Amino acid sequence: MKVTIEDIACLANVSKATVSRVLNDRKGVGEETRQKVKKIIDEFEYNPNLLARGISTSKTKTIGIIIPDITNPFFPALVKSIEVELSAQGYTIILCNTDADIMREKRAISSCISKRVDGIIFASSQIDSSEVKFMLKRYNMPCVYVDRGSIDPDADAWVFVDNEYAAFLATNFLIQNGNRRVAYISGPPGISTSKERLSGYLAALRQNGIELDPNLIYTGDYTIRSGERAVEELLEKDSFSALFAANDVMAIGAMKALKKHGLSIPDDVEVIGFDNISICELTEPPLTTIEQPLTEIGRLVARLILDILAGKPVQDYSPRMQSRLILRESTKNRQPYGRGSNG
Amino acid sequence: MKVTIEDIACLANVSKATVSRVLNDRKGVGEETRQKVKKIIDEFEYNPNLLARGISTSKTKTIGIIIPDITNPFFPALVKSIEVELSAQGYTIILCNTDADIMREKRAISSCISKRVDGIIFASSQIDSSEVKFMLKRYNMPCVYVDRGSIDPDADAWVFVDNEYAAFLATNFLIQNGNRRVAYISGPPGISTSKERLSGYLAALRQNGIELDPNLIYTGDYTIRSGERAVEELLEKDSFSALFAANDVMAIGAMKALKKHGLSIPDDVEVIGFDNISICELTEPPLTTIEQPLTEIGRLVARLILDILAGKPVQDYSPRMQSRLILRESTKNRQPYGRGSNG
DNA sequence: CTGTTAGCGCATTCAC
DNA sequence: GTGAATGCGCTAACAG
Repeated sequence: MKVTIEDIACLANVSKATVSRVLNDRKGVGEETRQKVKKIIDEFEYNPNLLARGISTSKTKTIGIIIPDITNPFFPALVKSIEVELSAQGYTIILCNTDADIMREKRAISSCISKRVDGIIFASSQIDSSEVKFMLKRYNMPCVYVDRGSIDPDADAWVFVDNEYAAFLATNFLIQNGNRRVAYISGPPGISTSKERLSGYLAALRQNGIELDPNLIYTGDYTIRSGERAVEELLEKDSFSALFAANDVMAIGAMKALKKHGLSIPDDVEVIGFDNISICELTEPPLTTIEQPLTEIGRLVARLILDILAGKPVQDYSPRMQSRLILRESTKNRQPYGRGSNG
Repeated sequence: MKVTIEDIACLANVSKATVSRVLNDRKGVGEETRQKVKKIIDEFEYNPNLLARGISTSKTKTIGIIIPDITNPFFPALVKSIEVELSAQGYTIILCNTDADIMREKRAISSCISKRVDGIIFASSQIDSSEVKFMLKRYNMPCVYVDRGSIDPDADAWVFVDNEYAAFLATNFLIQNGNRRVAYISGPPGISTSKERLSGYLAALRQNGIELDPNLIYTGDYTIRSGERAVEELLEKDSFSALFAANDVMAIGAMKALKKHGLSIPDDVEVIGFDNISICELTEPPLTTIEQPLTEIGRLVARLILDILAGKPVQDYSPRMQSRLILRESTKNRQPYGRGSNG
């Protein structure tokens, strides 16, 4: 049933070594024999056993992608973009969901290690993941961090978005629009993106001489429900005329709740989200948000890992990707502002 | 750097065979030595090389998932559900996007074969994929088809939704609501789901004694844009008071276009989609749609492949999963109808 | 240009 | 209960 390199060798009247050479497009084979071997390979639809190759070359042509949840609309586009780039180079991906659970993250890593992937792309949910890093180093497994996780100076590479600046941009836009009371729905504490975006929010307040009102901050968990709950709670505590959510999913939940309370968007409350997932165009009203260049990020991440595998030096190239504000109808858009609005 | 079974054996003063036994929880090892070996394994964080194991057991504990596009909101939930079920059993998944391109499908299959996955889960875009089936058989690779593809009596198993009945349900609901002119946005020809859903639409017309008007049918490609274009074209050709789209994404595009033309939903046009992707609750108005039990489907698919791998007989168990109509505000909902409305 | 040989890391006989 | 030997399918180094 399974045909091996030996079978092909026999059928072609050559040695396994020769078959191996044509398989890997190496020189040192006469054109004639090369063709002969190729013909047999095609004829028998021979698929080399990559396990065996892997064990002997220590390369598997597969990359592990470890993310919290493919069901979070943020990730499919990222994964797709990575996969496209990688598969074009003959790589294959192993996908692991961790639900942002550190135990599952560790299991995913060791699973990838056991399968001897060539490298790992990791959207870690932990800010301090020294344990994981130790596992990685132990098997000296290349790893590029994406979207979130800790900024580790001795990590191979990371590609994050300029979360703080982006959050500043959004908040500042709302303030410049005349809103002195801007509510904020944060992501879960302990995730880097949450921290950074909160910093940006605070920076915008500070720069505009607005004092922080803790009643205006709600800590969610990046889900729709938490966006809804946020509005319920915020409305009870205090009034606000604008709302910035740390991701689109929560912003959408918030809009839902606001409408339920008879509040009109953007007239009563202006709303901005974060991510620019595809739904944003389709909500009512369409959601103003921060766009993350997902495709570009994915492509870059893929290239970084490939570069690392190719032995190219990539250290010191761990860019903050530039995000920008996409103006739609959930804000009043009185005044375009900053680099984000035109670019 | 890499620690092997031999290293562990040395350190524990036993043979590789013994280490292998405790690694695989096999009997025939004294409790004392077992503990000793386990300790060393933990201490050195030894990860067995699954390539080597795979080559010697012909089992890799990995499953290939081949789908058109993870970016299509339909698939993440399916993939997640499969992954949860599979990873609980120690399996890992390889994800391949094909863009519904037959060449890429074939490449994905042979990639999976080369990596010696234990089985494949395949959302094929082809109705006749005898070529692919031949590849599968050749390496006698277990494969369960999901969502779409051909109903092949000698396939290992398949799990599809009762597309025809579901489409009938939706169309009939619209007709019972008093709409004699129900437009239909079909999926691309050549995909089984498109064919089956079209059949359901036609069956509903027939049963209600309504003659088919070709002007009311538009063939889209499951994208937002095609939903918008559909409405533009349909409006030019003829009038209609209800619209059924073969997936939610097109339905949402259609709603967008209808609103742009000043038509109110559901007063001027009632709209029903298909899939119940998560956005449906959030559109304006929320979209009435057919729900596919994605989590359940994923779980079932995973179990089927596991059963096949375990040697359990699964033939003749290739169920049509029951879908149901979810009533929201894009339809007038005058009358609940059939099994779908209460389940 | 081509064949022979020796591993890669593990599971699996078969002896002891 | 444990160890030594063999083989899985392939690549790599060395001979010829």
